[in-house]
Amino acid sequence: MKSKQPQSRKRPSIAEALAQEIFSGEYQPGDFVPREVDLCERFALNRSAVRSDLRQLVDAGIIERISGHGSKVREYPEWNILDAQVTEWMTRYAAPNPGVQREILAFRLDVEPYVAMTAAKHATAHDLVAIEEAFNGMGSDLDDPASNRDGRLHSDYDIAFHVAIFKATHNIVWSQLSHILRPSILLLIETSNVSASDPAESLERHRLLMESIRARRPRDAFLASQAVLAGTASALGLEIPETPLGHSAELLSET
Amino acid sequence: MKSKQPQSRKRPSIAEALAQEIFSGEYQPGDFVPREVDLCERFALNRSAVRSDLRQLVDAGIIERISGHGSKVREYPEWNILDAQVTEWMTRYAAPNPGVQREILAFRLDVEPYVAMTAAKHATAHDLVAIEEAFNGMGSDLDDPASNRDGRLHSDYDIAFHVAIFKATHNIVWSQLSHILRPSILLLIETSNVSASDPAESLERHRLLMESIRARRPRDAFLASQAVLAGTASALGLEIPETPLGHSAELLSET
DNA sequence: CCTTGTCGAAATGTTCGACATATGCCAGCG
DNA sequence: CGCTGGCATATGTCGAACATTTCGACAAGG
Repeated sequence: MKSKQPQSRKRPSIAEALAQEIFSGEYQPGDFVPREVDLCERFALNRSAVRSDLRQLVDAGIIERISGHGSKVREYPEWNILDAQVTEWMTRYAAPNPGVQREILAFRLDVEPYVAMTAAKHATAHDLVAIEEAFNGMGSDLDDPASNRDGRLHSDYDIAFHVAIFKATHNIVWSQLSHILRPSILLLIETSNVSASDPAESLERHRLLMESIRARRPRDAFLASQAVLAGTASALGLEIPETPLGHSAELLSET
Repeated sequence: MKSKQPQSRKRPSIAEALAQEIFSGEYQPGDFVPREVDLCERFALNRSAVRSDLRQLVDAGIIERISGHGSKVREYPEWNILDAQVTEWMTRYAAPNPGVQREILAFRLDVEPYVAMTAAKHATAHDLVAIEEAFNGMGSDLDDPASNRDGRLHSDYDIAFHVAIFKATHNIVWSQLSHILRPSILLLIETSNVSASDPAESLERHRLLMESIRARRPRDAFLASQAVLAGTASALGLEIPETPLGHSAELLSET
């Protein structure tokens, strides 16, 4: 029955457990995490394993190891948010601080319309299939927004939709950057669910974006993407003044 | 003559040596690198050290470890180019294949005008100082383009100039993305030196960009950045059709 | 009283050897 | 012919010993 995957790792993964505690705020920047031998005892593992996992956190820029002293949690801006592992943890344990989330969202507001524009130019049939499948998944559980037990939640489809657009640019940088979306989208969905926003409207905006890309209309895709982002972002009170690119929408629509 | 870097690390660093051989094409995607024990013998180190370094390559997405079989070099698109270590190696040992370089350059052409625009809005006095210092460094060795022995080459100042603009956005994503510029800028400089391009003209374009940011003129900064990129990119025969954003320059200038 | 040198505890850094597990090949058996 | 078991090989995991770095205590000397 384990033919699928041995489930990644058999042991609890110290990195995972420590990351959870750090992301949840149990240890804050400047704090020192327990020393190696204590972690060994707590997880019933040897030092090699512990050090191996601690190195993951070092590579992620989350902790800093000081010889003969201990492992200190670094400041949030030092965290390497371009590391896919970090965004993975952010999706699972929420953001370490709201400022980082806000800046990621500002980044999205900057670039996503442009990414949609590029996708509309370069998307292949294969890309369109991926986008459409994700879109269909988003629409299928409109009445059950919480979750369906197919193993994939609504948020999974939402993320897949946006990631598929990034990949449709056929640019390696954009493709690899797409993981930045995950925590941001999850935040938007959770908060949007609280504040009353019309899911049908949101879905319609996504549909317009998809159609623009399918029709190979870069300019429409640009505008449609801005509409998608503006809809969800404004739903949680985030203004768009932070995106200097925003006003170029009018410029584009003028022509 | 190996007094280059007496600090940093004492041992040759297997990861460094292997990366060089992989980046130079000695091992290509699909090939298997020597097994652990052979590397131990070759570098006179124990397996722990070798495995520790091999893990760096795994994290960078460069190699894939197959239990009981060996370590295989992965395909270029799999390489994690958002990892700062990877771009560091690219600057030192050139790009693994030209396609990746071209895509990174396309990415730059896409986003740098926007980054300049955002920088013009958010730059602080401190940021302006960093930009100006880098600019002065670029101009100081105009007649000696190869290198001055202050320890900093012309390319260092060029990179510092563009990176400073990225950091001036005060957005964590843009700031951490700035390392993507390094290999791309080095490639441009090297190739530009071969093809005859006027360094004075390039410097003037950079000056205009800096002045636009200093004057807090986002629109001018957008256009100036496009001019900088177009100047160097066209110098080496790279057309800008890959950047669908290019034409929005005219849109901006219309208003 | 302040400075300075030395020692030692505590933590991380490094190395080594042994054993566990996964994979591919191939001979042996049904 | 096909399956199965074992063997060789390579990576994965582990535990202990030793080296190095850091900080604080403490005492000698100015």
